[in-house]
Amino acid sequence: MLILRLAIPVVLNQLFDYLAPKNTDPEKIQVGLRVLVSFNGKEKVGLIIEISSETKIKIEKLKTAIKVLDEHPLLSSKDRQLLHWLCHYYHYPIGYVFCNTLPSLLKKGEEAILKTESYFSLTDIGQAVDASSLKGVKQQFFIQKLQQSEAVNTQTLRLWDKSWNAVKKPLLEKQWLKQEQRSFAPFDLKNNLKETELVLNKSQQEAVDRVNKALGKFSVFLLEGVTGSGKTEVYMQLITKVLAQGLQIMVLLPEITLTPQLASRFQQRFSVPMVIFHSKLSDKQRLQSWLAMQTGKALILLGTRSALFTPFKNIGLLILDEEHDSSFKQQDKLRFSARDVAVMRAKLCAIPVLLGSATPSLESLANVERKRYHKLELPQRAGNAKPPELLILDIRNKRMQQGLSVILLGQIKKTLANNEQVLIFLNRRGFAPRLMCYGCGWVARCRQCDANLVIHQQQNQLRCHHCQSQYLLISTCPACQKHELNALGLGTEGVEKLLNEIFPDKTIVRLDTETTRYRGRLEYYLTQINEGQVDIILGTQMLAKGHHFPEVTLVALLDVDSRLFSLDFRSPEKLAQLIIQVAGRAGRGSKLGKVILQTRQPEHPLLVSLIRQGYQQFAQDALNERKAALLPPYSYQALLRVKAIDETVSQDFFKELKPLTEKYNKTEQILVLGPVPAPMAKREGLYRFQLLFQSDNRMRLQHFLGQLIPNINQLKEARKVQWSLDVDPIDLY
DNA sequence: AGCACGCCGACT
DNA sequence: GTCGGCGTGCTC
Repeated sequence: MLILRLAIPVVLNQLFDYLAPKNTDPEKIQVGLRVLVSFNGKEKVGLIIEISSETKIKIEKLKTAIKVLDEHPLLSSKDRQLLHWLCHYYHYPIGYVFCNTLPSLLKKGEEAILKTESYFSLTDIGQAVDASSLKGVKQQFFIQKLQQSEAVNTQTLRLWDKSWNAVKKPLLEKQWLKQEQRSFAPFDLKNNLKETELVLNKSQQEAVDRVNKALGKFSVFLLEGVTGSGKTEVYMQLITKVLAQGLQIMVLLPEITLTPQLASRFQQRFSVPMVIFHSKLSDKQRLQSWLAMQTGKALILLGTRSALFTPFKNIGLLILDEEHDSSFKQQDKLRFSARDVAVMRAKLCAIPVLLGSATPSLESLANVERKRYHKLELPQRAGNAKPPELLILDIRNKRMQQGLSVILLGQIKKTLANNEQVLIFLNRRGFAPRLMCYGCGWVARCRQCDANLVIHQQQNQLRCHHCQSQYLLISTCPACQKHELNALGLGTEGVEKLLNEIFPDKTIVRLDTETTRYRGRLEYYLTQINEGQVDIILGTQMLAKGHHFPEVTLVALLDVDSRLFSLDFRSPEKLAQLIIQVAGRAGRGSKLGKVILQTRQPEHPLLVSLIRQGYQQFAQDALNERKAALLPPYSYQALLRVKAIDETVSQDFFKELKPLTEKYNKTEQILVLGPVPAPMAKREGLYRFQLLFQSDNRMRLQHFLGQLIPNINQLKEARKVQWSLDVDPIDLY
């Protein structure tokens, strides 16, 4: 009896046994193949995880699989090991982990075939033809061009000359030309560079040498390079070394918007096939990228965290840039940390992994301290760029113009007068974050969430930033009917309006999710900025993420105060990273940069230590505090989040859960905190609670979770709530 | 999670 | 009399 043990995408954390389809050659059955089955009355695609000759399932319950969908396994044993580890570590159903990390078309049962196209090259006869003796002008042209190149696809040939289709036929008939099907243009591995490498400075060279020496075995490197220190050049020189060995490379970035920039730099440098993988690609494109890596046809993969599970034929190096960035943590479904999974993947594949950042996460720094990671430092900016000067601007009792102090405006004017660019950072979208009635104190609130509505003046709307709610912008107070509604606080839209009034002859670009929502907008603005057509760049978060603005010499952060008093223990770390990252956008060219932090807390220890002593010292102090308070990375956490239509449903669930946690926590000594309402208790109409588990011993926490989590769905009350587990949560929201 | 089965209230 | 509400059980 040939039993296939399948992962099927359902919430149940178990495998399902099926009989192999009738007349199946046992030789053709392998772990890692997809199988079409009927499951609970519906057709589903499952993945073979085990093959066996016996089963514990009653024979009459056993169904026969409909058909095997693949000839070759989709996943190698190392890929499968990684996914098994994910199931265990994140306590997530095996069927979801195995099936939902596949491209969606494969999950739906689509064929796993890498597309090819026609490539043309000359035969030996064609190579020997004396082109100048040919009468046909077009034939002569194509023969000459082809004699100097490798196989070329139709697109390129048409680009050379539109007449290609007419010329193709006679050349094929004369057997001067041959046609073959390929996925990518041929390339020469020994000479994979198109562009010369830059000369590295001493620390860059040392970084390259150390990682290079470690190729072929597992090790983790933390590349701490100040903004503008030339981390990318280090990556590229290492990629060259790995390519020379014929191995593949995966490069992960936190944001989709950063991929085009790096992709074009890589394309200019390398002549090998490269693919991109992120969630904005079409299903078909994603499948093709996935297959190109899986089959080994492409050598470089550039992507976001969703690219992490792409299988490789032969991987040699994993690079994760901006490793501190919280976008590497998936915040729904399988809540994995791409950084941690990348390290595990490198370990399983016995390759080095390179984590890069100007502002490393405290987790990674703690791992350096524990000697698990090796630190490589790039303390200087590349070329002759100087580090920017950071200044605290005390705005207590200072004259302000809608959130911008007069002193800051003076600095902006001065910079613009020198024909230099200004960058203004404000981490809040919209016109103003609050609409308040001066008559009665009423504030516009969201009906679905515990949050104020944000004024979006251009759209004449009030919007909630935590759900999809939109309301018409009103002018009469609904509580007292007076016309005393006022916009309070600052948003990017409001600052843009103000700047337009103050600097009517200057070009101002606002970069936030609103202005860059449409495809290509961000790229368009970035080009304008880098061509010097923009005077003031104003924006949110996205300014802090790796984009280069070489002409910017003044950076202003308008409001950091709201983040200084957050209850989340990670808040200081996040704020420090943000400040340093935004500051790093200034003075990347030859001119000196200046960074101004507007604050009413000029003596706040975080700001003072960050500015006087820099990120490294700040991080060391922050680590010491975490250690003293026994917080991560010196303890390990898991957060059980629960949401339900009302509070009592959640409370009933926790009541039923309590004896279960106590039962499994008799020996583990896990600290159980809560349940408490989530920081924003009501969101999208649901009431949210959370229960925190913490331990100074990761194994014990894992052991506890391993016993508790599989039993939760057996609770009666579990059906009425939506619950999820977040292992190593990065925010307690 | 889905999906079907099954048992009680308001409707043509 | 039935349509459909969502409580409960099952998925090889």
